[in-house]
Amino acid sequence: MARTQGSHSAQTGPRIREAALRLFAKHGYAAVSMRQIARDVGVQAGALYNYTPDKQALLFDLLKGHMDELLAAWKAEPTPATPTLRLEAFVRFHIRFHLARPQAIFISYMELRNLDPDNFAIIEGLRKRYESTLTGILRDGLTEGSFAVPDPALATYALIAMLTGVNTWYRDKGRLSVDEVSDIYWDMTCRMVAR
Amino acid sequence: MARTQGSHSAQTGPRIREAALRLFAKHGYAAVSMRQIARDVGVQAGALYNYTPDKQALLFDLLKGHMDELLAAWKAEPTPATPTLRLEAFVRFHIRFHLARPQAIFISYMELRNLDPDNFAIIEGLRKRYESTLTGILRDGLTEGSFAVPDPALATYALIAMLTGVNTWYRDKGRLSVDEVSDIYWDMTCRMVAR
DNA sequence: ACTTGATCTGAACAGCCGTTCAAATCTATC
DNA sequence: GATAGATTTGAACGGCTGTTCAGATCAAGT
Repeated sequence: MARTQGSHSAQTGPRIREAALRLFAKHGYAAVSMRQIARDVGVQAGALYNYTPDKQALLFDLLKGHMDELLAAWKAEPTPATPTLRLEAFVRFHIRFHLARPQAIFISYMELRNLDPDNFAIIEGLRKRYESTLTGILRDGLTEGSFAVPDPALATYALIAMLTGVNTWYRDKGRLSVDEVSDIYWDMTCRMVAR
Repeated sequence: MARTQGSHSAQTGPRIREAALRLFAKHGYAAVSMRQIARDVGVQAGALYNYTPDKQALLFDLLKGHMDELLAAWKAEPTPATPTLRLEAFVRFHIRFHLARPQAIFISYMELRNLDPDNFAIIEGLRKRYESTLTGILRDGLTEGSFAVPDPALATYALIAMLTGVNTWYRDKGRLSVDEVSDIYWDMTCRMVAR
């Protein structure tokens, strides 16, 4: 037996990434075997190596792709005129973007330690880049006089943790919609940083 | 060869738990083998089974022990008179307790999915019990008129995530002491919930 | 000094791990 | 219809996995 009917790299490649994302998110990188991923795709384990040099690259590509998408999506957002409006845009964007990709976010936070040092440094750099945009907004509002946070760096950590935390409890069929959650979190954010 | 000189269960038992805690925190439950833990303790893998029925129980005991300790420590704290003072006590307690046990906290958040369903339910119940004490404080302050949170349940999630997030960036030799961090986080908390 | 029970070793078990590769079979092009 | 290149299989590699257990050696009680 060998090449199978209807086999195309344009189909198998994405399906492998989807299966890896789903399985890594559910069981964790270390707990998932290449054979499990292959079984999920409906292929033998050896076939995976036409699409990734090794398991590590599979994880890295998922995380790198997610971070690139995050930064690009934020860059594509309009930039409101005032720091307060920019902060509101960030809060709503962060919640919306993260709730739309629960698996990728889960992996991005849980599997960092399974990255090789070089790969870790790259992902960490991208994350810092994203977080620094929030710090910039806070600093702008501080110098402009509309915010009164005691420490912009810590406020960044606090806000990112608070906003990302939504992913741990939000359920699609819950009592609140994404917009309602965003309203409440923007309210809390506003009170936290406002003068 | 067999029993070794100076071998005592009162020593080996704790050393196994310490090694497991350290290694699970560093590499993840699934990525750590029983032989690695044994090597760290200076013993053969078979000896571990005098102290734990299996690897799963080792993880569960660490998480269960941690949650018991957390709940007991909070119970031992004095209960101030007003909701505002109780909230301040909670914020400072949470940061202090968590920063003192980074590895246990790390495991408690990262390895939940590696628990058997039964074990998961137990840990999850204890966590809910802890979080509900915060919700209670928020509700008290709400009915008493000193707080003005839009939603106590969401405020609980937001605050817990924000406070626990300190563990991801805090470094012992950093620019801020635990008390200084607590001051700033209490300030942000206060502004977030105050009327 | 002798016995009893606690403690550990070292080997073994069956099974899974990531990865490689020649051979087989497909699709696409001419 | 022949040919070339893309794609997958299936077997194999050495090594690691959690767990069990008989036998060896220790510490402690008498």
